[in-house]
Amino acid sequence: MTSSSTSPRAAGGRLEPAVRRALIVEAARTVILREGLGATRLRDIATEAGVSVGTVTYHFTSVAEILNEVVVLETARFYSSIIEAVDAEADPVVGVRMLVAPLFSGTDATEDHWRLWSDYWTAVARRPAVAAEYVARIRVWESCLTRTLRRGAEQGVLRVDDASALALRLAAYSDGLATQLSQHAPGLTPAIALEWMWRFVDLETGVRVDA
Amino acid sequence: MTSSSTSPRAAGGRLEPAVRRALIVEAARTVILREGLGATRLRDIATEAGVSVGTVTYHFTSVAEILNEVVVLETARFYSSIIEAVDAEADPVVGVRMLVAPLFSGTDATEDHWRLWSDYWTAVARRPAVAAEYVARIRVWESCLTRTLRRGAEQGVLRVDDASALALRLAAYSDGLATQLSQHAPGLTPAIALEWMWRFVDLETGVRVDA
Amino acid sequence: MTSSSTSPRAAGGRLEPAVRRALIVEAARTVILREGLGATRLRDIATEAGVSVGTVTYHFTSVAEILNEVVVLETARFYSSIIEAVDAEADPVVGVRMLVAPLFSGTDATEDHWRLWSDYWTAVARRPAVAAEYVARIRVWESCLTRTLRRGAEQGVLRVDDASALALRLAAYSDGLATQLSQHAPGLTPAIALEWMWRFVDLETGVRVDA
Amino acid sequence: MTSSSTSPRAAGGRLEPAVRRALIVEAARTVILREGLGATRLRDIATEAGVSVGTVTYHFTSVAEILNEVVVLETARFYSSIIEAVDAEADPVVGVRMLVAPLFSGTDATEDHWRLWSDYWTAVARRPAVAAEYVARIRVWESCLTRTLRRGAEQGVLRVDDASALALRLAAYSDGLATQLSQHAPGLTPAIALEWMWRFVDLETGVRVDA
DNA sequence: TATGAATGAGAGTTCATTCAT
DNA sequence: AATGAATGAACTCTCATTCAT
Repeated sequence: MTSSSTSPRAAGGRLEPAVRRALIVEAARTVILREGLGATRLRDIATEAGVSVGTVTYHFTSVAEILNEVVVLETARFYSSIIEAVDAEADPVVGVRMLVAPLFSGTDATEDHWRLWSDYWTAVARRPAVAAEYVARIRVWESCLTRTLRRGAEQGVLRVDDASALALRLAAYSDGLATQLSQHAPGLTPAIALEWMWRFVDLETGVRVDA
Repeated sequence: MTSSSTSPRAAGGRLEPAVRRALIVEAARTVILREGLGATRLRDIATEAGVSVGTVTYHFTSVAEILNEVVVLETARFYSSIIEAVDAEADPVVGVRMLVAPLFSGTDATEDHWRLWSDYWTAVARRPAVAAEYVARIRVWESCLTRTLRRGAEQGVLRVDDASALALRLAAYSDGLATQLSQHAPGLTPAIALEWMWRFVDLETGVRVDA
Repeated sequence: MTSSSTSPRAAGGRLEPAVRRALIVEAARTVILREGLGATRLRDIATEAGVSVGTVTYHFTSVAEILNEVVVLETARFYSSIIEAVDAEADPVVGVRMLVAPLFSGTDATEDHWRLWSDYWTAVARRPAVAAEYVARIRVWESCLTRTLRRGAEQGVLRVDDASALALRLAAYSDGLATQLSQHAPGLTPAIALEWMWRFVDLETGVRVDA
Repeated sequence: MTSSSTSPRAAGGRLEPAVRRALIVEAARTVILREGLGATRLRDIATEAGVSVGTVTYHFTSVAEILNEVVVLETARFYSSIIEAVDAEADPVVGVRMLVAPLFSGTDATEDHWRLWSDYWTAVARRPAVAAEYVARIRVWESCLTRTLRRGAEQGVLRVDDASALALRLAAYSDGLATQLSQHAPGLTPAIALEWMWRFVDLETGVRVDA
């Protein structure tokens, strides 16, 4: 189901803290995807990382710290290269296409991403203070979309009234479609979801983006 | 809604099982809204219901059973009267309006509803088997919307190609907007979310529904 | 060495909370005497009480709560009857004798008492706030001695300038002697310690109390 | 006393074992005074000493060994110069004065000393074997007092029946007063405690020592 | 039908100690 | 001599579940 390894790696040796931390965060990601964020145990993370419980607590203050790192890493990994490329892209229409397409690629990586996202948001919904810290980092996709839409409006290639509002609508719609996908809504596939996204953009901006 | 007490009630006496179950489910709902589904403890439910822990486990096999009942009840209560009214409504356009408007009424009841929904779906996302049992009951809103859209298409008042697909899109969009609302996305209010829903329906069906 | 039982008691049945709490506190006292207050573990208390760990935590919020109860109980048990009798005693000289004599009776019960006392004070020395709560209950012996000395001064049978200061000096001296006893200072026995106490009282008040 | 740093020092280099051990013991003393003996962690000692955990365990077999060294050092430092001076003092009355006065000087150094002493004795009270090893070194004050009292008796300037017994009584009394001081007994200050010590010596020996 | 004392597995966290570098 | 990553046993506390009353 997931692209990540599901068996513990033997990692007995002594490593640089930064390296060990990264391995543990990676292991935690695997466990979260397998068990869910709420059912992710310190001991499972340690086993998955191929180290002892003590090693995990040696490198991290608490389990919560690990989980947060997972989400931050996930966000960076999933969006960073996309956003960089989009900001370097001259054509705003192509930029929108580059931002939306990866959300419903149908790959395991995409599915994993949405599952993590969903878990995390529900978890932090109860703790607004914690959430605030990460919203900024996580809203990067939306911000980039806003910039791109605004450029499209300036260049006259996209019919956009309020770029940030439209970006928010698109974020909401993609969130909702991803949720329905994770629920295996009848008749819905990633390809269809993506098609619907294009249709939404089309109706809103008057431009067929997926062409 | 006013029947839902938010303080523990003294309910010492001997009651009909059905009545006692209902009281416990009601108490559980209150606790879930206060603590979150993941932090809802059996003991808290018992205290909230004004009964002993033993009484709760006497009437329910497990905590999971109670939580499921809460969602089923929630769905029934939130949608039943609406759906009944919509199915009795001659005008499909009015029907659509009646279905969509309550989702973003801005009342506490609506907020509570979305919170429960959000919590629940994330929880069951890991247990497709459990989810399946309840999807049917929970998809009632979407089913009613499908019926209404189909009637609208038949009567020629709504431009609808695939009613169930459109209903699913609307469900996804409303889900996504509700999620953004719960995250306090900047610039988003229930009123704006509702306006965006109308815009979506308008763009999709060619009919201004909120007029 | 100690008068208390050193083997766990089988106490499987269901008991009134008050009774169970008392049994657990009693068990905790035994463990403290055996292991020391700083080395008293929840599991040891449970084992000693013949119940499960869960039963202990069901009846007590924390281990600290149990330890505090032990000291409060100890103080009450050790001093209550003495103090009651002293306050009812007409002759202040006899009263002083009744207060001092039990401190160095040489019995296991006395030895246990001083060991608990010593452990507890060192433990709370780091937490003045916690200590304050119990000082009042623990100063009962000193208060009674102050009253008795004052009566002796009023009746002209004891030469006492400042009753509370003298009571404090006697408390300090008895504390110090008890500490030396617990350290098995060479040439010191409970009988000698008691004799020295009488000598101290004699020198301070001009009255031979032990006659 | 000013040589005792209270902040961690950077001591990265390679040192003679004896020097490094001394630095670590010094650091441990600081931690014990700050946290209490029962809450003194190896890691804190290492941090305070400005070295790694491994360095501490390289130089010491166990944490217990460090703690013992702290007490031995403390005793030596606190009493050595005093005892040397007293043994060189011709007048036994002055000698007694020199021995007793520093116990209740009211300085931080004195307070620290009593705190360490109190912590340590409670800790070793459970391990008579461990205690025995150190009793000899720690009884140095008492031994010196015994010698001095005996000299006083021989010279006819002090009325002393059994010098070692009186020394023990004075040790006990000073212990008890120090304990009461650490408990902030109402109406007790170092000055008053010292006055009471003089009074005790006066009553026992018939000589006003503090004049 | 209702109770609540009792249970014990399992959670996160602490920490002295080990040992390869 | 010095390091510090790694260890794992042991700690307290949580909590759904059981069952005699």
